[in-house]
Amino acid sequence: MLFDYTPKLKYDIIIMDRNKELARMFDTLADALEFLGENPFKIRAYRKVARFLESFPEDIQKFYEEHGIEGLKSLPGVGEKIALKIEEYLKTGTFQKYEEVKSKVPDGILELLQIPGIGPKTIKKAYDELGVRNLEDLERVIESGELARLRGMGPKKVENIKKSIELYFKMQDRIPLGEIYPFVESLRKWLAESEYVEAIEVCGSYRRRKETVGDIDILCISTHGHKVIDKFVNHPDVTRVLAHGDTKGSCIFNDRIQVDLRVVPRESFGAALQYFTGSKQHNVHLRTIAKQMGFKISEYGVFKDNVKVAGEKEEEVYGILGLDFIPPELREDRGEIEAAMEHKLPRLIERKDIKGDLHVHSKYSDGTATLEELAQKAIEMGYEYISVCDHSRSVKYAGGLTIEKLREKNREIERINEKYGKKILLKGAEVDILQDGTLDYPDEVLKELDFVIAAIHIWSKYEDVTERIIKALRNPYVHSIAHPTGRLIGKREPYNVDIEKILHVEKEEGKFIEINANYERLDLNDVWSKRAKEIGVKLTIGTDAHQIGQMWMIELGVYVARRGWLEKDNVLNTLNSEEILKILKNRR
DNA sequence: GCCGTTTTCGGCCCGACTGTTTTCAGTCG
Repeated sequence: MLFDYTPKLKYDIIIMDRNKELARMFDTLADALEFLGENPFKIRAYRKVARFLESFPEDIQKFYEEHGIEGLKSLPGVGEKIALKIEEYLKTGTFQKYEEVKSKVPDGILELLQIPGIGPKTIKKAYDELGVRNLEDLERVIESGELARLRGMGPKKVENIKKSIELYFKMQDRIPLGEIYPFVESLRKWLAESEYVEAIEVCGSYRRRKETVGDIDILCISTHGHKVIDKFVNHPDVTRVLAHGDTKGSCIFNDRIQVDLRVVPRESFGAALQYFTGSKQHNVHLRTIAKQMGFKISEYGVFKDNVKVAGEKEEEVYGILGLDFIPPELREDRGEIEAAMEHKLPRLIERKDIKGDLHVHSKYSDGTATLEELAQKAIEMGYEYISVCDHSRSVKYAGGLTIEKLREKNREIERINEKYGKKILLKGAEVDILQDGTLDYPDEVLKELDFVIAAIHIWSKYEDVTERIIKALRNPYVHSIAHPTGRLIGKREPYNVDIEKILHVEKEEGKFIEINANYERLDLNDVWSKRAKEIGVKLTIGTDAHQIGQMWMIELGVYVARRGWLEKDNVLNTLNSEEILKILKNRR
C-alpha cells in the first residue's frame, strides 16, 4: 500500500453554512434536471452558481440584506430567475422549483446520479424500462441480466456499471493533498524512469494545490504513447484499468484513487498542461474569451483559422490572449482572468519567502522533538527562527505546561539561543481561550513570551465561539489565532464561528491570524485567507508540527496562501528575525 | 438559465475512450 485507507461511513453532516447548503440545493436541482432530460445549458447555469456559492466568502444572507435582489443579480452567473430563487430560499429555507423538481425524482435516483461511470441517460433508461428507482433495484437488474438486454447496453457495459458501484463505496471522499503527496511524487518518479517519457508533470487539482484531490491527472511528453500507457496500467498498485488507449490511460490505484495519464507530443505540451490543470470553470471562461477573439483552444494548442499559433509553452496560451501568466493556484475563476487581463495579478508568496515556522510543538507538551532538535531542524531548513508553541496548562490531554514548566522551557530556549548566537527559537505558547474568553495564562506570564497564539480546543457542539475569540483578541499579549475555524478536512466541520466578524476585530486590534499548515487542517482556508487580505489582516503560517517529520508541511501552508492570492507582505513570517521580533513586541 | 467589443436572441469549450454500433451515444474531465 502506498497510503493508508480506512473506509469511512457515509454520514450526513449538519450544514450550518447557508452558502454551502444553497450550493448543494442547486447541485441537486441540476442532478434531477439532468435525469429529467432538461436543457443541458440550463443545468450548467445551476451548477455554475453552485460552484460560485461554494467559494463566495460572504454569508449570502448578509449580502442579500445589504444589497438586496439587485445585489444578487450582480453576482456572476446569477440572473433574474436565480436571484429570485436565492431570495426565496433566504426567506423560507427552500425554493419552489427545487421542491417541485426534487419531488419528481426519487431520492434513490439522486444517489445513483452521484456514481461516476453511470450517467443520467443510463439511469433514465433503467428507470423507464425496468422501473429501477434506487441502488437496490439497479443491483437486482444487473444480476438478473435484464439491464444487459436493454438496447444500447451489453455485458461489458453492465460489468463496468457493477464495478463503478463497488468503487463508489470505496472512494467516497476526496483525499487531503498532504496525504496523497508522497504517493504522487513516487508515482511521478516511477513513470519518469521510462525511456519513452521526455517530460512529465502532474496537473489537475493537485497542481492547483487544492486542499483535497479527487483524482490525479498526469501529463507527459512522449512519441511512444502506447508504451508509456502500457507501463502505467501495469503499475503493481493498479487494481482496475478504466481506459487503455494510445494517448490516454486511466487506472484505480489501491481501490482508492483514480489516476489519469495523458500523453501528448512536445509541441502541444503547454496547451495540454493548461487544459488539464483546470479548473473546469477557469478553462470554460478562458475558452469563451478566446472564442470571442477568434481563437480556438484545445489541449493541442491555440488555433486561429485552423492554424496553430501557440501550444508548446503554457505561457503562450495566456500570452496570445493578452493575459499575464496565471499561476495554477489561482485558476478557479475567482477573478484571476480579469486580473490577468489588466496585468494586476498578485505576485504570489513563495516557499523561499518563509523565514521561519511560527507554530511548532516540542517534547515539553505533546510533541516528540527536543528543543535542541528543533533548533537544528531550523538550520537544516534554512529558517531564521522557529516559534515553539506548546499547549497551555488547561489542555491536560495534550500535556499542557504549567507556569513553572513554561518558565523552565523558556530558560532552556535562552540557553540554546545563546549557544547558537541568535534567537533561533522563539518563546511561544499556544494558549487556550477558556470558556469565558480569558486566557489560560495570566498576562504577566504571557508578557514573557515572544509569540502568543491563542486557540480554542474545548467547545460544545452548538456553541458560538465568536465572542470568546474576540475577547482573546482584545488581550494585548495575543498575537494570532491558531486554526481559527477548527475544521478537520473530511472529518470535522468548523465550529460555529463568524470569521468575517473576527477579521474586522483583528484589523482593529492590529492582530494576525493563522494559516495552520497541518494537512488535516489548512485553517484558515484559501477563501478566508483571501478575505483576510482584502480586509487588511496579515497572516501567520505555522505547521502545528508535533514531530520534526511534519515540518515540511509549511509547503501546504504556502499553497493555501497562494490560493488565497497572498503576497509576501501579507504574511508575517516572511520577515527576518530582527523585523519580526520588533513587530511582535510593538503590537503590545 | 445566463449573457452581450458580433448579440436582448441565439449561442453556450472541446476531445478521448468505450461499447455498442455499421455511424454513434454516453460519459468523463
